[in-house]
Amino acid sequence: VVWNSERAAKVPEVLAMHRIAVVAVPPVTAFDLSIPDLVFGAAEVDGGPGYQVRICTPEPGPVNTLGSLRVVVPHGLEALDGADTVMVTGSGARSDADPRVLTALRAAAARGARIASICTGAFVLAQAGLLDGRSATTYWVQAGALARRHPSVRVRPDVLFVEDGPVLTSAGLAAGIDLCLHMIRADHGAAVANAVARLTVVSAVRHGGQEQVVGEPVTAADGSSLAVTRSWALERLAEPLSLAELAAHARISVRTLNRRFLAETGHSPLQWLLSQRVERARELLESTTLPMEQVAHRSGLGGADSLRRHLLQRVGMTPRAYRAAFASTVGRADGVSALPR
DNA sequence: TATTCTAACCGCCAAA
DNA sequence: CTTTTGGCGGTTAGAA
Repeated sequence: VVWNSERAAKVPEVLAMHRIAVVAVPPVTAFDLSIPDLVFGAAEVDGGPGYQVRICTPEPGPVNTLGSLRVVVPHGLEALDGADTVMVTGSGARSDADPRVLTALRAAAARGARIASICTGAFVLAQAGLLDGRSATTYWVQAGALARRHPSVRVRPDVLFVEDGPVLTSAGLAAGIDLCLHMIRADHGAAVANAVARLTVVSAVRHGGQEQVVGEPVTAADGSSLAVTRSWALERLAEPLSLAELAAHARISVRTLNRRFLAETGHSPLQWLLSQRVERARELLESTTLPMEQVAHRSGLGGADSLRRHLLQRVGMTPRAYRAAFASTVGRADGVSALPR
């Protein structure tokens, strides 16, 4: 497998591209490298937002891999110069990352670049000191090791990915896809992210708070999970939902509901509900031209007032500004937006 | 933006 | 004895 930059070469220089440097830390899997290349690459089709992905490593050329594929990495660490986003791929939970990589990462972070990791790439970020005092996650099997080796890192083993300021970390390989989609979403809105998800055959955008180990059949069987109740709640987001109603559905007390929600999602019931409602509102803002009052109503946020407050708090934008920034130009008022097939 | 009112949250503790 | 649950009540976040 040869990672080439032919695609990037075709794009006119005038287009201000978002430059992404993917740092391969040997031994690496071809999968780790292909995820950002695939996901961000998909965003370019049909004149979409431009991402220039460059795979790099201290010693360009053939690189030691964990799988059976032979990987040739084209760029050296100079690819990090001026990169807007730097992603580190998984390389096993080694404690002796290449010092050149660490130096380059620190420089990029100091410059204000967005830093991300897939899988065990978090170990490299931790060694560079970029995770100190931050929340982070990694491949769940290695989460304990990360916490032990780097006590100043707040390790969250139960989520798909964590965004802490400019530093984003993701769990296992598949979660890396979710993280890439999340960044596209942050850069260009949910409509674009959804389109990319479709192109890369990822059915839906899972967001960071979702549990890492899905295991619905298992957890549903022993009845010890609120997964059923959560999906039940998602279907009636637009209606008022009280803790008492949720508890009744789960057949437990309100007190236990609170506890279990916190344990399973990392958020209190209302916080979780509000995030879900804000997500719904974002979709509506992007894909429809419904008046704010309607958007708020359909997403379960009482009124335009409430919508404004929560969007501002969680996304940092007012509804109007958000719609102006992210509304799909091909969106239709009936809520069905025309995305690439 | 300020004010009021209510539901949610969470520590504590006893019971299962 | 340990773990989990549910009720009570003070404090606080969110809705109106």
